[in-house]
Amino acid sequence: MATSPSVKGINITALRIACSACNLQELCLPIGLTREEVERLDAVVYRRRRVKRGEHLYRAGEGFDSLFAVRSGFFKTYLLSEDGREQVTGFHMMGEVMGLDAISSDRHPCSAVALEDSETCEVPFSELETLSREMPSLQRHLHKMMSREIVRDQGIMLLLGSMKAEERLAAFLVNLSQRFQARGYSPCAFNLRMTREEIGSYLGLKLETVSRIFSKFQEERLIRVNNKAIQILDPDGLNAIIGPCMLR
Amino acid sequence: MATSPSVKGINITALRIACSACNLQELCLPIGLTREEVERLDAVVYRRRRVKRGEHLYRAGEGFDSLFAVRSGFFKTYLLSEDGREQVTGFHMMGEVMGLDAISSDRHPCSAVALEDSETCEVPFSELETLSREMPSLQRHLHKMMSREIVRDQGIMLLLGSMKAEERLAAFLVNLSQRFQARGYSPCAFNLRMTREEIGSYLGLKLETVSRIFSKFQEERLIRVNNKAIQILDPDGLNAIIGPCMLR
DNA sequence: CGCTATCTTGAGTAGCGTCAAGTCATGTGG
DNA sequence: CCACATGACTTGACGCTACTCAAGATAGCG
Repeated sequence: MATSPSVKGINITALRIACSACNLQELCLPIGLTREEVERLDAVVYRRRRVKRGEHLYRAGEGFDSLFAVRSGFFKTYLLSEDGREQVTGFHMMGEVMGLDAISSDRHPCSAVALEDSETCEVPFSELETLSREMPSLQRHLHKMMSREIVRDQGIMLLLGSMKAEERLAAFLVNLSQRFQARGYSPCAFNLRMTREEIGSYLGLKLETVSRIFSKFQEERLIRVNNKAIQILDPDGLNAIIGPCMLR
Repeated sequence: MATSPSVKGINITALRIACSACNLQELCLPIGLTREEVERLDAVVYRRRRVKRGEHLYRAGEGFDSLFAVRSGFFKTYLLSEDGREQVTGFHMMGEVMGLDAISSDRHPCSAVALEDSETCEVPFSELETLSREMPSLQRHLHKMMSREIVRDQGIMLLLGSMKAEERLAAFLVNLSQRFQARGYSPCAFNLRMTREEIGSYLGLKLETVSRIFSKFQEERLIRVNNKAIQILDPDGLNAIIGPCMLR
């Protein structure tokens, strides 16, 4: 394995997607690195991994070696309780990094499953740590990524702990909209990759409640819903709903 | 300031509590470091800061320079929304580190206030980063701390998103009990430092609900409640309540 | 084309929130 | 040291939001 450039006849080098050639540079690990630094990062980004819709990238309990950056596609991460309750802890799109929660115990506490055919870059964590010792800008960026994850989770605590169902769903739609926009897609027309049940799990609601509120938002001309296709008709209206619960 | 060893006649060196002499070594930053490494860490731990009950350690929006380790006392961190809703994001006791969420934006997203007279160690973050570049074990420990914070927050997402009021409160009591035990205190008799309202905010409940469930637990002989004094009479009973919602 | 998963909508309900009244602890100033 | 003010807590009655259960519609997939 160490010396072979190919596995099962596939050229590993070709499967590697160089960070320096990747169109996610502004979103993913290389943010803020010089060109030379990105090239050094290239050397540790392990390989591309394809994950088909419905397949797991990793499962809760498995050992942790690598972070995964989403190159394309869409993932959810979730926790499973003893009695089968599922709590979706996040939806992850291209440029976002998964697996930071596994560092603390060297095991994945949650499972990650692809909601559509997806590709990831595997980043062996110990090599990332080694590299970040030599590259302060990479070290800084890694710390910011982890901290941003903490902030994101605290935002969801705020949402789950103190917002009403309609506020939660409006916040969810606005967040998705912003993330699509940041990736060059339309902020006001997109397809949901997750089911109503998965949205509900993420937001602490039942799927029927999600469905009802989508219908209500549609009646109020805030959005148009057609199954998974969402159009945001009145962004200001949605923002007005979440206005009071925004952070000061 | 740079050269003076004293401020207002107080010897700064004396105010510094050496990590190497601190009785929190097993809980705080120095976990897993060699003796020599702990001594190097000593050199960056800035100074002790006393925070009286009700005083803020930092406020949301303030610039971020340092992490704070709780040496003694008890803190809560909280977010404030536009319309004044408060979401408590955590309770922090000795040995725990606060401020990791501020790294991402160089500002504190939440406020931290002492719930009793407390002391902290201030750790300038940029110096910690520098040191962790030279000490892989410190680097690793910092990463684990941040990751543990992510896991903790995800656990609260599970609690807020999929647990009933009684399960939440049982989980809260068991968690507190374990943390007191880990610090050498009795796991089955302790004083709450926070109000019912703060507990409610943390758990996504109203203070009346918290009060009612405390009373119900008392009727069921699971606990004894006397204002802030809590006795856990039946730990197994409490664990049975949260059993179904534990992670697999 | 039919099967299955997903979604929508309705009716009834339970759990938790709201409002209100009263008790109890804490601390402050006379 | 006591009187009083204030904040914290408890408990009850009632209401509303979101959950449960159920039936039917629709879409996606083999």
